[in-house]
Amino acid sequence: MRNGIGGLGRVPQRTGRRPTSAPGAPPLRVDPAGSGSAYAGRYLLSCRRCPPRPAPPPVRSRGTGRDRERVMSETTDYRNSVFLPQTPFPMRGDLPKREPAILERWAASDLDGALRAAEAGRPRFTLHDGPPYANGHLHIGHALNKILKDVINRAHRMSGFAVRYVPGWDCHGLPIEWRIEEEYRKSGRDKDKVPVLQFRAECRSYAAKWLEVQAAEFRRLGVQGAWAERYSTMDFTSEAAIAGEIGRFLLNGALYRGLRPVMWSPVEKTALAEAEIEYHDHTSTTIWVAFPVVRDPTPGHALEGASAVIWTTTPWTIPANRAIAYGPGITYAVLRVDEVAEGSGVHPGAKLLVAEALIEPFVEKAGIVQHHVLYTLPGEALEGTVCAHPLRDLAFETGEGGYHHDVPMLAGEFVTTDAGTGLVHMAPAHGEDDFALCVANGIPVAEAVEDDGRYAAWVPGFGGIHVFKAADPLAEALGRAMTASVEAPEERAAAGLVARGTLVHSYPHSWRSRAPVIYRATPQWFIRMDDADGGGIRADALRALNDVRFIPEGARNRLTSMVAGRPDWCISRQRAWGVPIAVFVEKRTGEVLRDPAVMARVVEAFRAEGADAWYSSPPGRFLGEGRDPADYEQVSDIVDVWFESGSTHSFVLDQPDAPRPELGFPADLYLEGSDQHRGWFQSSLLESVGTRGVAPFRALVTNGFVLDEQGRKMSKSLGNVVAPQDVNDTLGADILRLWVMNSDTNEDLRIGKEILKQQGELYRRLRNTLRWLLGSLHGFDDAETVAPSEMPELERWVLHRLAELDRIVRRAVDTHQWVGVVPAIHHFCASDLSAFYFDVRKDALYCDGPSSLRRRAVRTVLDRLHRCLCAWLAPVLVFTAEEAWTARFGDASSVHAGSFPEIPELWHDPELGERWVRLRAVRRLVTTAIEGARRDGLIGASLQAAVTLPLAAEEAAEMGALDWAELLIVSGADVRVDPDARPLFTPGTGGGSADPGAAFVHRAPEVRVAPGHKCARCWRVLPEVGDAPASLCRRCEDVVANQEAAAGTGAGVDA
RNA sequence: GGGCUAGUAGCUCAGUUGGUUAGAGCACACGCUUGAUAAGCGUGGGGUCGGAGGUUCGAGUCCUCCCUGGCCCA
Repeated sequence: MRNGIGGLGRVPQRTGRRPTSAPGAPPLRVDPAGSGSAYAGRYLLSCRRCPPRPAPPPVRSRGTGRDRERVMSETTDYRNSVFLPQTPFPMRGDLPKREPAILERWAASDLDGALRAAEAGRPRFTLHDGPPYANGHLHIGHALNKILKDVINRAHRMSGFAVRYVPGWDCHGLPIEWRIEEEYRKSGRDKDKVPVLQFRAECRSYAAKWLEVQAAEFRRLGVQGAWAERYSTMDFTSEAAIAGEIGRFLLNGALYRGLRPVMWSPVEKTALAEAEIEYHDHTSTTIWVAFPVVRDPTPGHALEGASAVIWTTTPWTIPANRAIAYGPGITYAVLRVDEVAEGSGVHPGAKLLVAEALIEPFVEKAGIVQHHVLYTLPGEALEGTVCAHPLRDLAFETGEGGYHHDVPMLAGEFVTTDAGTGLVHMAPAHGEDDFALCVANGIPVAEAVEDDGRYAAWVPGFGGIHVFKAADPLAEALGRAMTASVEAPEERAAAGLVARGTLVHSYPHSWRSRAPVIYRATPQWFIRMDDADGGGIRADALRALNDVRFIPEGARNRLTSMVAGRPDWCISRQRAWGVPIAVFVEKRTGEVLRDPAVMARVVEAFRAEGADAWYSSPPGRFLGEGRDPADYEQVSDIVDVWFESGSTHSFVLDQPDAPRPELGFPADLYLEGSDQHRGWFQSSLLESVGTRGVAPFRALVTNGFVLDEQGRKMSKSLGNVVAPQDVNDTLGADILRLWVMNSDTNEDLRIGKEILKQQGELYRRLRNTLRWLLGSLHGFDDAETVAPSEMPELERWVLHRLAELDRIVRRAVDTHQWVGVVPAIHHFCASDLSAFYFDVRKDALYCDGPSSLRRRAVRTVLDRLHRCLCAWLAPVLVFTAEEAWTARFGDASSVHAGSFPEIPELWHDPELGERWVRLRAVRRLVTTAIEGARRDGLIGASLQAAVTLPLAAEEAAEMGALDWAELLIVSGADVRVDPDARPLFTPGTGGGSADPGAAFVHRAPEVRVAPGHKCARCWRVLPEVGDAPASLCRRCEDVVANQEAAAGTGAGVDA
């Protein structure tokens, strides 16, 4: 700062000392002459301390020149008589450093223990944690999910509930097994030679490692929970409970073993659940194959010498073909080939049966240039037709022939004319429709493919060949068959390969190996969805869902339709790392042993030793006395991990077998990503309904998926992955938490650099609001408090806004619907407080005397604001809210140990709220006018202005009596009532069409330079201020005089 | 290919039962302030409401079709 004409003797004081007059100087005093209005300008104010000086020239320029600097240097003497904000709460969060320190403090003070102790006797709220998979670092989706859970948990605790959140992990399963096997491959070990118990032990320690890593990462995010009591599916007690749950299904009859086609991964050599499948584009060889008709039931012999043509994208299923399906409602045609293009697989004269609607695309693919239709016939007419397998009696190099079985044509409702030929080849071992149709018609299911994806040795011509490498040999064989049939047309109609192509289509792959999977019929364990009498798990589950709350409600339809349409639950896996399906099958009868005593022994052993006991103990230990282990097959399959996680309620929540009174069953809430409709939501529902008849949750919250800033999926190859750890280390966990709560978590949400930067800006506003509150509350004492009835209307409006926000927060707690809550709080801070209330009240707060009723009312409101904002933000900004709380109440306190404030009903005043909406709209007119004056160079700071505010009569009646100078932060304001003027708002019309157009032309406010001189302390320009430099207004005169007096008596007022 | 769901300013989100000129915050531009100062205040620009039809006096809102994401299913 330049040392202007004020001279060396007037160096601004920056030491924090109060300015005091020279010893012996008389105190400032207001000349008591005159009476009446303080603003009548009739007071003569004099500052005896300051020698008279020429008045500074009126401020008329844009105000950036030396004049102002000189004025400043002359007036800063009063800076320390002003009550400026004072706080150690820093402007910048420095969160990456500060957050870990706060976590340490919470740990050191055992905050969690204190919270638990305080919850005795409260109603409990149970959010049951869906277990993430203990494999790898957390990704952003985990962070989103856990943060949302944490906010909901903390908000319930602060609403008076006892909240015990027990986090859990999913530890068994293929992905971990896969990682261990990968390590084996790297080190050249043969997995099959490693004893199963050793393998399981390695999986266990791998899962344990990642469980710890993830737990630490969750804690870093500020997620509060009973971490020491976390559950995992591989705990011995969990393994025992899971085996016990299987036992319940065994004993209640829903568990059965059956042969069915299931998704099978030849790479992992296991069946896969739907949830373990993902779809990728895959190029398949497609073939059109002619099956010669050997029995023609049609009265007109329409099919004599004809061949049914099928189309398939899985040529490898041809050896397993046992039937052909037709659509009974589809019209078919027998066409005769007259001319073919070069290279076509068919020959002139061939008679081919295809759906009429598909003739055109078919002849094009088959290279048929000329043809004519001999017959058309409805699908029903095909009933009873029998074909031969196209490879019948074909000689193979290996010598054997085969395929003598008949291939009947069967009616199938699933057949369409979308693609292909309208005839579908049926391999009952390799498709669900195929299986169902063939079994219904008494056709046996042959298992032609081994677990590694190769044909069984008995398959003629193809034994040992991998199905994904079978297209060429098959096409070759079918081509030879076609040639043979052409050469001997009297023996057989066209048989074999008609055409070949490729197709890129979406195809199921294993989610782990990313390798394509196949349908394969193997013996598997299932949980029956429907009883013969129409009841069963499905019906019970659908009924149970009626009583579940869905947030968002749209998820109800999704889960319901999935449950309604799903097949029986295949729970068996041919793997090692999991809980065994610990049952026995009697060899003699093939019947599964249903004996509660055996089950109890299994559960007991697992509880003590873990599920390893199944592998390490002789079967006699479980079978008990009186049974010969040689009579029983001990099942070696393990259970699907979805069954395990679906059982978590049985060993985590309060159950008769394992009472946990702190946690409720059913849980109040399950909260997971939208993919869990087919995963955990569903498996938990079916498991619980199947064993207990009720849903394990009262409400379901779903969150969307996290996409990048362009709305694309995150993937390493795109390089658009945002890791929560990076956000923690660069911006802070509170920023990530703020991102979650500023997003619409019901839908998919986006994250990226720019979005996080924006969250940083939003955070800064919240933080600075708290900082200013803290600074302005410096030295606040409860004795200052003013009752709302004593407060100015502006303060009562703020209290009303608090009451409104309180309702928003409480509704969110009740409904679990948090979208929009934090934006509302932010808007309150930015718009209502910072841009309006704080700005208006700086004058009273900084310049009024400590005993001023107005200033006390302001500070009372600031106190409420601080308490409310800290509490409401605490579930979200767990670190920052704590920092803003302890900055005022000390490190021994914690905002998290408190509750949401009780807002008196009296604060809520909707009428007042609406009135201030109108009032602020009028205020906006004035700020716009002031901005015009500023651009014209008339004024700089708004305090240099005085305004005249023209109001319509009804406006004047409503708001004319307010202190507009104060609200507008100008030095003078008078209201002029224009009887004919239009108001800004037409009350009652609510923006309707009653008064279009002209209603919005409101007379403009007038802005002029405020008359008078600038008060050296509060900077208002008032006629009452003397023209001497550093003159004060009457209010400031008083305040400074009181300060002087207090200083004189030793009871100084600390600014 | 089927089902569900979404698309409003550069970004995050509001937009009642269809109803005057579609809003807010952030970002951006310009200005003010220098007593919230790596802060605060004001003003402003920016939208064919994914596209095309239709119903209606009137459509971001209702209907049909299409496009693009996402999830689920095949």
